[in-house]
Amino acid sequence: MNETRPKQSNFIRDIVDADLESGKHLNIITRFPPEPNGYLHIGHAKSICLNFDTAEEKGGECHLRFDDTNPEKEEEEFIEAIKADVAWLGYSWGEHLYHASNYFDQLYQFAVELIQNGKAYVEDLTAEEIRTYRGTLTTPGKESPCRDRSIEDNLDLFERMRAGEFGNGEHVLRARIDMSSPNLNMRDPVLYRIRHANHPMTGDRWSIYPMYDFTHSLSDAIEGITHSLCTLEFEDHRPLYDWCIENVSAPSRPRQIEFSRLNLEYTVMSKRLLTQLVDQQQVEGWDDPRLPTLVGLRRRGFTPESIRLFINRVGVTKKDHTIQMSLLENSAREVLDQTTPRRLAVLDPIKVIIDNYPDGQSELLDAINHPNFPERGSRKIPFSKEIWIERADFMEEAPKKFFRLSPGREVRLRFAYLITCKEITKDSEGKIVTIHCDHDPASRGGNAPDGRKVKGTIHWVCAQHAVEATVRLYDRLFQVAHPLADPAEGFGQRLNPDSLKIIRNCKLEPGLEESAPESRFQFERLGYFCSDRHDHTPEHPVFNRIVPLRDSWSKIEKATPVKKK
RNA sequence: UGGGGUGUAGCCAAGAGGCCCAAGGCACCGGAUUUUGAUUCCGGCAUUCCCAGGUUCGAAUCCUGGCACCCCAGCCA
Repeated sequence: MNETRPKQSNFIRDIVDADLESGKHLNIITRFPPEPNGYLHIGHAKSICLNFDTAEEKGGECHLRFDDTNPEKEEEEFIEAIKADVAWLGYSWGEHLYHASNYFDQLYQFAVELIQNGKAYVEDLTAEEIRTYRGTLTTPGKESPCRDRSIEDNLDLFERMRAGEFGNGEHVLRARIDMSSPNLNMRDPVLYRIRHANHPMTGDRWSIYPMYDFTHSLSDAIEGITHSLCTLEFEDHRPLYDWCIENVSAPSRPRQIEFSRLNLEYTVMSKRLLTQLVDQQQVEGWDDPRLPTLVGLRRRGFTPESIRLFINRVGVTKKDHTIQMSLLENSAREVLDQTTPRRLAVLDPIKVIIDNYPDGQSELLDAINHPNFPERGSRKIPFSKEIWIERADFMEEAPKKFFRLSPGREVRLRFAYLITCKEITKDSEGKIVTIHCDHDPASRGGNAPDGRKVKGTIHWVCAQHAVEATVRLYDRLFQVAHPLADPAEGFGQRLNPDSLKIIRNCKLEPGLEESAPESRFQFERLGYFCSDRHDHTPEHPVFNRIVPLRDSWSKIEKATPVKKK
C-alpha cells in the first residue's frame, strides 16, 4: 500500500537520529512493554508502531517484554492474546521475547546493592502510615523511623522477606531518596512488596515482587534498551527511572522519552473502563467489533495496514489530543478501496418484478471485480424476472435530484439492464410490497444502444439465486464524542443504544457464502464488509460492516427542503 | 500556595529569527470525470501561530509577565 511512503517524522525519531549521528549509539534498541492484565487496544498500537518502526528504520531491534510484576492481576490468557495482536499488526520481535520476571534474580541483587550502599531500607510502617508520612502535593513528607536501620538489619530483613517469613503487607523495601522532594515519586518510593501469590511465569518461587519503577528501568538497562518510549503520565517518574539506573551497577543507561497517549472520539481507551464494559456485558466480549481493542477492530474487519496507516497519520507529540473517528474510518477506506473485491448485496430488500422479462428465464451477466483494476477480472452474476433492490433506492414521490427508482423514471441496474418503474403494489397499510418495472432488452450490460443517458445506477440481487445472510451494522459505541468529559454522570449512560444493528434477511449475490471467514468485500454503494471470523459459515453467512462508503447523497438529502413523507 | 508537562485552522500536525500574508492529512465547500451519488482528479479552506508586553530592520520561532488545559499523594503499570 502506501507503506513504501516514508513514515512521518516526529520528535522521537529526531532524537534517535541525533544519537546515531553523534555516535552516542551505534545500534538502536526499543521495546514494547505491556502488562499482561488485559487486551491491547488501538492506543497500544501507537506504542507498538512507534517502537517497532523506529527500531526497524534504524536497523535496530525492538523487544517484546511483558511487564509482569503484579501476579494478582496478570494472566497467561493475556500474554498469548498480546503476542497474537502484535503479530497480527505485522510486527515480529524475533528472538527478543522477554518477561521482566526473567530478571527477578538480577533485580534482587540490584536491590541488595542498594541496601549495601545505604540507599534502600526495609520499612515496618503499614501502607496507611506510609501514605500519611508521604505528605501532600504541597507539603513535604516525614522520614520513616526505619529509615536509619543498619545495613546489616536491612539485609537480614530483606532476605527474610524473600524467604517468605512475613505476611503480605508486613514489610516493604523502600529507596532512600528524599522525603521532602516536590516530586512525590522521589519520597522514598516502594521498591519491593510482599505478595504471596502464584505468578504465571515463576509460580511460587517468589514471595516478594519488585515495583514498576525499579523493574522497568533496570529491565531496560539489562536489555540494553537505548530509547525507552512511554506515555506522558510517566514523565514524573523519569527522575526515579534515572535514579534506579544510576545507583546500581546497571549495564547500560537507557533514556526515557515520553509521548502523549492516543485518544479517540466516541470511545474509551482505558483498560479499566474497557474491562468494565466487558465484565458488565455492555458489549459481547473483548473482541466486540464496537470496541477499540485490536481484537475488536480485527473482528470488525479493519486490516493491520489500515491501523498502521492511521497511526502514522496521527503523529507523535507531547500534546494531549483526541482524534476524530473520521481519520480512522478514512484510513480503513483508503486501504479497503484498493484491496477489496466488489460484490452486490441488498440489506433492506424490496421486490422488483420485471413484467416484460420472460417467465422462467435467467441469464448470467458480467460483473467486474474492481472497476479501477480490470486485470482483477470479472464474475458472472445471475439475473431473472424477480430481483431485490434496496428499499431506500425507491421513492414514490421523489425530488428532482433523486437519481434512483421512482414511478415513471428509468434507472440502471448495475451490470444488467435499464428498467422503468411502471407501477407499485401496496399492502392494506399502504406499505409498498412490490415494484413493477419494464426493462429495455437492448440495454443488456447497462447501456442503451441509442446512447440515452441514465443518471442513476442501483444495485440488486436476483431473487431466485439470492443467498440469505445476517449483516451486522456497527456504529459508535458512545453517543458523545468525549464520554469521560463530565465524570459526574456515569459513562455507562452515554452508550449509544444503536451501536449495533443486526439485519437478518439480507440478500447476497451467490458465492459470497463460500468466502472464508475474515474475507473483506465492498458491497457496492453500501460499504466495506467482512465475514465474521467466528460466526460466518456457508450455511449461515454473517457479515460485519467495517465502515460505510462515503455518502454525499445523505448530505444533499439533508440539505434539501423536506418533501412529504 | 508544590512539582512535571502542553498550548499553530473543526480534529491531528509540520515549523527551531528572514524562503511563513504558516507544509501535509482528516473534515468541510465548490467543480470535472464516473454503469458504485464510491474511487480518481482539479480548486478553495489560519494576513495568523493561547494572551499581553518587549528585543530585532525582521518573531509562530528569542525575552518577560499572564492565562488555559493535562498529569502526580497505589505496597498498580
